[in-house]
Amino acid sequence: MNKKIIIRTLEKIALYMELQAENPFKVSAFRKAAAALEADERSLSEIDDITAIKGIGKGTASVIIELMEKGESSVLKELEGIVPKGLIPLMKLPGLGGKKLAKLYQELNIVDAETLKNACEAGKVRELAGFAAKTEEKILKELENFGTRAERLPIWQLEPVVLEINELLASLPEVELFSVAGSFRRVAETSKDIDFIVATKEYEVVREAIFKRLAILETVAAGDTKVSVVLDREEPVSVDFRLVKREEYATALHHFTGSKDHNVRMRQLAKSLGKKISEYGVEQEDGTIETFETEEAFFAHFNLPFIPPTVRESGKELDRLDELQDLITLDNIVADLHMHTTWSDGAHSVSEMGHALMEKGYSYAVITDHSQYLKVANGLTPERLELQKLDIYAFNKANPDFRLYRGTEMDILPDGTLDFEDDMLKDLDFVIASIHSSFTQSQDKIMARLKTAIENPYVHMIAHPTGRIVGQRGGYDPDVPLLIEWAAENGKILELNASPYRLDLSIEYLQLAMEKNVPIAINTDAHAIDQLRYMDMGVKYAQKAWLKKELIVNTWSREKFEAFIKKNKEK
DNA sequence: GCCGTTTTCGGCCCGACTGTTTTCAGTCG
Repeated sequence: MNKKIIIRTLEKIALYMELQAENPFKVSAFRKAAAALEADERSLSEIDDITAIKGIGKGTASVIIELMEKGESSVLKELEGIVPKGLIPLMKLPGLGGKKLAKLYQELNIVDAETLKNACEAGKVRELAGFAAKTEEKILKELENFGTRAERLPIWQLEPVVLEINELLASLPEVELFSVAGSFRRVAETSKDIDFIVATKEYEVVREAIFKRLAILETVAAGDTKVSVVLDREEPVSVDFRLVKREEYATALHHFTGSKDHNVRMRQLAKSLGKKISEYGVEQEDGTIETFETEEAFFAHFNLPFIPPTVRESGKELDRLDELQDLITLDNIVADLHMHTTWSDGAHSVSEMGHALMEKGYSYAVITDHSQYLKVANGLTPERLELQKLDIYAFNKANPDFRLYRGTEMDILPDGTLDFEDDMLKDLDFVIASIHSSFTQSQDKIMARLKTAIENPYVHMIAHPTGRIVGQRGGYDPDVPLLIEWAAENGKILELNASPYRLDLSIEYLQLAMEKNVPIAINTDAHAIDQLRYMDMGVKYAQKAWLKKELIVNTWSREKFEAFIKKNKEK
């Protein structure tokens, strides 16, 4: 029996119980048991006493044991017999939870979207206690685009929206402080909505500006302190604004950054000290509310170091405080090793990119335009790559305090060969190999291609190793653990591509790479100057994997980097 | 259903908003 199946079954039981209007604490006990099992790093066979895990007791353990022994759960089976399957997806309709659905089922025999729609249209729903005309209309409206609207949007779709709102809020003199919060601030790959915390004395003015200056599709809520809107974008984007007083800003930001589990853990800690955390501050034992200038001060109040938003996830981060100092931060980054210029499909010249990199405060970088195979990207022939040298040398001559290295992002061709001859590669400072074609090949073929690249003495790094696009495509499905083995054996770098489209390698593989001591380079893959900003996102994503800074190539000094790139050539 | 330096009962994170009510339940984050 697979651990994931057990976790899903426990969650399913909770969901079905919710639809039975079961005691909410009992429901959450099943969810907690599922979460506890997930958080435990051991495999099933390594766990002797399942009830020893905090959050798993007699009841949930018996479900788990039954699943392990018989492969099914009688508890779930019984629930499935009582609760109609069609009710489950209806839980996703805004405004409908377990209790309301249970009532709809019991009183009106509503079992799925179809019967719900009919009941609403017949005016039956408004007759129930606790429901009325408005609820009925709302349900009908929600049913219209039920299933068509994306539930969670990928980070690359949200990032431009966040930038736009940042600009709006920064332009308002009435706004004292503001920040994005929620899962976007934690750099989640996908988010349900975007949260903003805004400190202001002028609620009215800020609210007006939001309504006036953003393209709003729908206003979901417009209370005193909460404004909730859906923006008119290619995909509709939900945005919540929380308007708070300056003194509440730090605790509000913490509260709405989450995660939920992190907040629960923090509240438990507060409670054990006789205090109470809310978005308005920390209530002390004597009932007074203490507020904080910054999130740092808030954590310090509990004797904690600043915990970066990116690692505020399961709550377990509070057990790893001594590792926080090893986490990579943007300050540690001195280089960017993957970018494009007008020589291939980039928007800016070598010199323009170089100056932008210097402005970032970096000390070196590598220009890595595409190779000849990638015709759609105007990939460089050996001849053009030779010519590009002149641009790079000229830049280096003019800017002696900075160093641009000559590189390439060379394609690994569908037939498994490389796009440039070794003689060509030998002449370059830094060679990236990557796959941009024939994604549907068998895993064996893909791995054979990657093996050729990784065993080539002149290749330094494999870029975006899985080829995935966040929330859109899975990539070419390599055997990543094996690739990590090979990288370790051959002393090669694997990339964390920082573009929000990619974030590749993903967290679980980054952790695996770290265990094997494989160096990781966080690169923007910028095709224009403004995309150099992705470094911040890449660094934060690396934090989520708890990557240690020593392993990150672009924290290395120029000397250390040069020693690394020379090593391969001398083989 | 789970848990325990408030330890086998009684609480479980906390508060806003909406729509329903006429003081509150349900939902949501």
